[in-house]
Parts: sequence; structure tokens; C-alpha cells
Amino acid sequence: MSVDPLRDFAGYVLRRASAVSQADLSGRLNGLGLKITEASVLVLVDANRRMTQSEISRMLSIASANVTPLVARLEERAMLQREPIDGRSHFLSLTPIGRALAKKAKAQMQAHESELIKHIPASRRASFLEALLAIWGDEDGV
Amino acid sequence: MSVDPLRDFAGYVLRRASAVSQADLSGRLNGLGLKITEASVLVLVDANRRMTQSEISRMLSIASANVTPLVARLEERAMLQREPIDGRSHFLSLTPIGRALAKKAKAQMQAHESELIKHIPASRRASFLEALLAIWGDEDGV
DNA sequence: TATTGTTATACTCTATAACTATA
DNA sequence: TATAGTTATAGAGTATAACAATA
Repeated sequence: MSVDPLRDFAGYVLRRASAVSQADLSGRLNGLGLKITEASVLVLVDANRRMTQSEISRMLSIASANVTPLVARLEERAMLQREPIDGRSHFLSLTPIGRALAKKAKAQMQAHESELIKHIPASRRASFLEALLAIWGDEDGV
Repeated sequence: MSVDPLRDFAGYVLRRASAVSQADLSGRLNGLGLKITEASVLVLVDANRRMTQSEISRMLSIASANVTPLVARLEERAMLQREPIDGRSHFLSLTPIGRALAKKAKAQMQAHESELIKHIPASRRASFLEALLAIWGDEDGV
């Protein structure tokens, strides 16, 4: 049998765990015809009125150049509307179709979540989440 | 300010933490002219004699179709050698150049690791790693 | 001057199908 | 039949530069 020196690195294990997790979520959302980023945008816009693309860009850390085609595609599919507020910005809102999908997407995220944390003793879930947030939070440092 | 309902999902936070972590490691390896997957292969082959591409494929969960160009590029750059063992398999080994780079890559991974776990209280590191391994491990479930 | 949004482009990683050759 | 490796191709996500319009 072979040795895996990478298993000793939390960074590597984090990467692999994230890949497994994403594959699961991706499969669940596939049934709704949504990619992970698309579902994220729907859930985010559903929870906030008066969101702009630049806010999505900042909150999801997606380069604004990549938000444009993402939002455009959701608009094409009649899930989302754009209402001009000044000459350059638009408020985003969901259509009834978009709201229904956001709800279903969130349900899939919840189901995914349940499967995920099932593998962690209940007493350790809080500190697990805390650790992940600490790593995420230090975006200019880690 | 806007609400972020995604922050409540461990799966989402896991994804974001992994992205931040990978960006850091990627930057460190960039100084060596290596991508994360390339460095992973070098470290893995360095730690094991008689590794084949299919073993790399399984251990790193990289589709064999993607291992071919990855290994080919390392061979082109004189970091790695392939020795035929039967008509279809090859044992991989590092050249002196590859070994030197593997060592440097591992040092960067260690440095990355130190930065990463700095954000987690020492008493919680073990259970954090355990949780990630549990998520990773259940590849046919989560 | 800074911000919003856009276009074009390229890179990294991953995924699948179809194939050859060998065991 | 199963395995090792290859080729071609496509998709998802991310990144940057250059730009127009607006604040």
C-alpha cells in the first residue's frame, strides 16, 4: 500500500472534503437544473430586496465580470428581473418562477447540510463551523 | 446591510474556506512554478517508489484522463521519469530536479498549513481534522 | 476619480466518451 | 473481461485587462 503524506495537511483535507461536499450538492441541484453558483444567487436575492450585481459580486466573491453572464442567464430563464435604479445599477428581484426555485434550492441545501453534519458529533459542530469561518474570514491573511 | 442566508450552511462555509485556503497555497506554489495538482503529484511520487499513474488517479481522485497530461508535463519539465514495467504500466520516479522541487513544495505546504491552523485553537485542531476526514471519507454517501 | 456593469479571453480543475493495448 | 493509459472534448469556476457609462 502507498503512503499519502498529503493527509497530514489540513489544507489538503479541507480541499478534498470540500470537493466531496460540492459534488453532493451539485448532484442535488442538478435535479432543479441549477448550478451551485446559480442557486447561491437565487437564495441570496430571495433573502434581500434591492440587491445589485456588485453586491452579489462582493458577497459571493465572484468577479463582477463573471456575475454578468450568470445573472443574464437567470434572467433569460425568467427566474430573475433587473430594475434600473440609476444609469448604471439595477435592483435584482426574483420572479415567481425564481422564488419557487430558490425555495427548492434552499431545501436541497438543507438536505445536503443534514448529510454533511451527520458525520460530525453534535457537540463539535459549533466549533467546526467556527474554525471554517475563521479560515474564510481572514481573506487577506491565510 | 444585506443578509447572507448561506452563512448558516456548513457546506457553503466549507466551500468558501477551501477557496481561501487554496488561493493561499496556490500563491505560494506559484513561486516554484507549480500548480496545486502538480505539487501534489510530486510530493506523492517522492514519498512512494513504484507509483503508477492509476495509483495517482485513485489517491488524488483525479480522472485518469486528466493524469496523462499532468504527468506528461512534469516529464517534459524533467521533474519526473516513467519506467515501463509491463506493456501498459509505468513506475514513476522523480529526477533530482523533481526531488528538489518536491522538497520545496512540501515546505510551502507546511508554511501554508501553519498559517491555516493558526486560526484554530490548538485544543480543537484534532477534532477539526477528524471532521474533515469524516466528510471526505464518506465519498459514496455525503 | 471611483463605481457599475460589460466584453473578451484565458486558465485550472473536473467530467465523459471512445479508443488502444495489455493482462 | 478488466485494467492502464490515451485522445478529444466539454463544462464549471475563476482571473485579468480593457472599456463605456455614470456617479
